[in-house]
Amino acid sequence: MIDEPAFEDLTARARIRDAALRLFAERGMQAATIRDIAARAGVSLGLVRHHFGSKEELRDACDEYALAQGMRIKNEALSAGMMGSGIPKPGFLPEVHPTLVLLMQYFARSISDGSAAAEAMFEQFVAVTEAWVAQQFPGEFDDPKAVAVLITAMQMGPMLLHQQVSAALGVELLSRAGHIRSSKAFIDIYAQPWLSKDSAEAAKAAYDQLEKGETP
Amino acid sequence: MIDEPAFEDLTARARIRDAALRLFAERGMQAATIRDIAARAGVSLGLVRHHFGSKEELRDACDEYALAQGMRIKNEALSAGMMGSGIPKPGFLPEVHPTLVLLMQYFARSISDGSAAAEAMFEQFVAVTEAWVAQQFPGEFDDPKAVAVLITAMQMGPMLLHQQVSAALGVELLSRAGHIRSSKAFIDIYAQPWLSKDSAEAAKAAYDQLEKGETP
DNA sequence: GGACACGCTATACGGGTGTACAGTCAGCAA
DNA sequence: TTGCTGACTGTACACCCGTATAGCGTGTCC
Repeated sequence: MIDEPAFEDLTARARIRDAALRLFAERGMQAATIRDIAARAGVSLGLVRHHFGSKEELRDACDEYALAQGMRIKNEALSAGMMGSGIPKPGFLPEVHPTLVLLMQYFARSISDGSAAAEAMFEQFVAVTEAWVAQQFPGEFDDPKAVAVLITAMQMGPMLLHQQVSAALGVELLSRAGHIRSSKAFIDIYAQPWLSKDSAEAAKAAYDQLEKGETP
Repeated sequence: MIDEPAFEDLTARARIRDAALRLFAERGMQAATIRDIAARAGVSLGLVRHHFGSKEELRDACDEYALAQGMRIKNEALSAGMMGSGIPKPGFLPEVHPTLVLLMQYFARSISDGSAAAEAMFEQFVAVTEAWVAQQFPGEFDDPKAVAVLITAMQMGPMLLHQQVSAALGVELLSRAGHIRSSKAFIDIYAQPWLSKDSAEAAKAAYDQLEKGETP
């Protein structure tokens, strides 16, 4: 986890990287200045350059670290059975809370900037979902790739909108209370078929016709 | 729509506002400079300040305009029956495509910056979804507010991840082909109950127990 | 003990940014 | 004509940013 060992115990290089990750996530790649990063890390301006060369290289280091941390948490979640039934295992999320919030904020920034790291992270998440869909619902869908991509994007929605969702619910989404409340709602959402088989067939037929025809 | 009437026919003030909206969406609030905005609008640097006072006030004007445009499109979608059955009406999205992509990019930027406009837009979307849930599934959920908030966030996921989704699918999401392909997948997703009633009951019971007990 | 490597600091420089302001020009009322 | 208003321009300024570089202190190897 990022915030252990204690901040003061980290090497200066690690402190700079962590401070950069936090400031990039909070303010964006452009607005976060090297001077602020150095100040938060408790080092001089020159040391940042000494260790990372340039702001761009510092950003690359943060990307790499965030990607590795994200994949580590995802794997822990998988081995903890978090996604076995399609819903989080009770109690898992609150444990990783601080790191996860930070990574999601950083990830949301990267998405706005269209970084390669964001795209790589998304594609790896899609691969996991695709394998899960193929195993859980084999032969069920005409276009399993598109289903996996869209499910992944939909699952990320509440995370990316973490701030707005928390405000609308009146409770911090990744706190214990928020986690329980949202998980219960997720169960209801996942258990509910939102479209009847008849409606689905009719809608699909309409799109088939649209696909053959001209631009409306 | 933003790109009609023709760009050249707009007043200088409107041209500046449109150019700012585009550059803010493309590069972010910080990276987009007043000089670039003035250049794209075809006016001098001073005129931007003359009309809007400061960069912050220009940003506020863009927020207000984007919010109004987003609500206008949403209302058109509603009146066009786009959300009547929970799925987009064939042919609607491609029509509003250019404006919608622009607004979504701008909105994604605003979300990263945690602007008041982004929060307002999200809350208004939640209100619409909440009314729809109450009408379509009355008394179905224990926590309809949370269900509405999370559904709204999930529906926004693919839009916010528009760039990554398009890359993963190999087709521009809001093009005609991408719209048809994703809509078909959405139909499958919405028609599929992802959790059996039994599993849902078991999971809910687990969370109820977690709620009563101590921190795990 | 001398030389070297490395972590680290302090200071300076060029460039780009938001802001401020004086001034030009067209349209219009008296 | 005269005077005034408002859209619009060009330039100057103070500031902050990323980058560059010279130098300091400390441990370590031969």
